[in-house]
Amino acid sequence: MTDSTLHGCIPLPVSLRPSCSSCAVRDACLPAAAGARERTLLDGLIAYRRRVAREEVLFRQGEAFAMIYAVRFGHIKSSRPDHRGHPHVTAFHMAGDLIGLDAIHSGRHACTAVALEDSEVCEIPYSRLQDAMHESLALMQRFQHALSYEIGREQSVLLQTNMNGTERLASLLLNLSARYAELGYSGSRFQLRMSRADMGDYLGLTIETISRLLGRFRDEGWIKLDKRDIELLDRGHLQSLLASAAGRPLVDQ
Amino acid sequence: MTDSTLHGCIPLPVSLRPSCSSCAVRDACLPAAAGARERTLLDGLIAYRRRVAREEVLFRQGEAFAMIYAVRFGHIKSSRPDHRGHPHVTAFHMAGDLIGLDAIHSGRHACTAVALEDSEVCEIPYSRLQDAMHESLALMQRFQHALSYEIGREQSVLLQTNMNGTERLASLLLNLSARYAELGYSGSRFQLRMSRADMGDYLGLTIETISRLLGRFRDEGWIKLDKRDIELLDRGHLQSLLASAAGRPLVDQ
DNA sequence: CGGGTTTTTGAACGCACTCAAGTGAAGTGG
DNA sequence: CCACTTCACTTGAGTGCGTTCAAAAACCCG
Repeated sequence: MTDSTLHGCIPLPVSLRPSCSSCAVRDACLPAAAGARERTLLDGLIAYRRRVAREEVLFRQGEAFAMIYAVRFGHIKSSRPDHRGHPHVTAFHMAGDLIGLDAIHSGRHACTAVALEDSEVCEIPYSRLQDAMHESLALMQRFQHALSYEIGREQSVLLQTNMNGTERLASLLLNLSARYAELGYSGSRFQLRMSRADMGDYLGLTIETISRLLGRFRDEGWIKLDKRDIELLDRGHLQSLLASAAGRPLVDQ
Repeated sequence: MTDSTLHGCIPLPVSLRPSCSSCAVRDACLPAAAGARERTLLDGLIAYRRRVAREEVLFRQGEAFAMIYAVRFGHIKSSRPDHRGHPHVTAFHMAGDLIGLDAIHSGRHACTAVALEDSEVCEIPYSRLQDAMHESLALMQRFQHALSYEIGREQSVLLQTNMNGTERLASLLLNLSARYAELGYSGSRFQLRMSRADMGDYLGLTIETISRLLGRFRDEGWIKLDKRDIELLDRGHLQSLLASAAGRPLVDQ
């Protein structure tokens, strides 16, 4: 290992610098729907990609914020301790996801980000991103959309407060499924990259409950399960667990 | 009532147009810490203030997004239906708060906003705000901070997933208290502007549980309670309900 | 293999829910 | 002014889901 990769950073000669334009996940990432000008601006921003080994910490809660990270491949979880010091997983990130948006406000990371498997992220210096957004209104819009999207995503997660365990787990599985499908992978067969404990810390359930629920889902024939390999056999039924009365307009709220 | 106020909008002659510079809550709102130039930009943005009567809908889920709203006075709740069609309150907004940030991404409101009491908001046209942010890097930063802050706020609410009812209620009371204090009001004596049902829909508890918990808080001497008037008698104890092990660094997460 | 971790399974408990009834204050109409 | 309605809240009793505590099983990696 050379000095330059000591911290997982991969500096490259200019000709080989990371390029959004040629990135495999560009359509699911910040450059999505961007014009040529915005691509060029972004290409100029990203000097480094960083490898994060399984279990390795990308950044820690409380550290100074300087970079937005964009996942190139792999999976990363964000978590922050709850009132008892027990970790609460706030998100599972995959290819194209932006990490660190919650840190802009305070200048310090509110979460700790850990790789669930060997992964790679792009480092986007926020100060330089700001300059680029000042140049390009379109890029500013794109980024603010991403921020707003994250607000909406967390609101959806908040809705789980009123769900029971069965519904929460179905919600997680369908969410993962939809995101894999969007990335072009199979939405019906995939690997759970996180442990049962991580799922529990995300859903607000204990590891035992997760295990029991997965077992029940298997027994009922809704999923096929082999360790962390999962296949959604009856997506319709999983959706019906969540669908009850949602979607139809409310008389009052 | 004239035509121009039919929908609660108050158009004003230019000389009397709403002005952030002279607004009572400017330091808790978008113009906070802004320079003279940003104030001027903002002043040019806001053409209307809007009165929202108690129970009146400011905007409804699904409606096209055009405005960010800033609360001038009063209280507004945001809610969206959960998977069973039951409303889930995502936020209680008060003076200085920005409403509608979750709608930027999709161009449609994800929540329905209803006034809890007679209130007034500023209408900030998002398209014109974008122009202004293009002009002023400082304003762009300020707005993105607000977006990021909202992400962080929702993450904190997410932590309630692991709390029991007692802790959730203590958390809400202390949160309201802190926000009132920040606005210069009393943090120890205030009115609950929302019904028990709203509190329950926010905390993910039933109305009966809220009632029982408030009763217990009163019996234990932690609060004084008379209908919706509340006084925090033992803030220390309320905080200790949440403090258990939080704050100290984690060995692992 | 062997040691540690992750996952599964079992049994009993407790918190918040549901269902049900009752209280109290505010508003309405004769 | 008082009977009546309505709405918000309170209180009580019983139930169920997810928890805790405990232990076994399966898996992983040296």
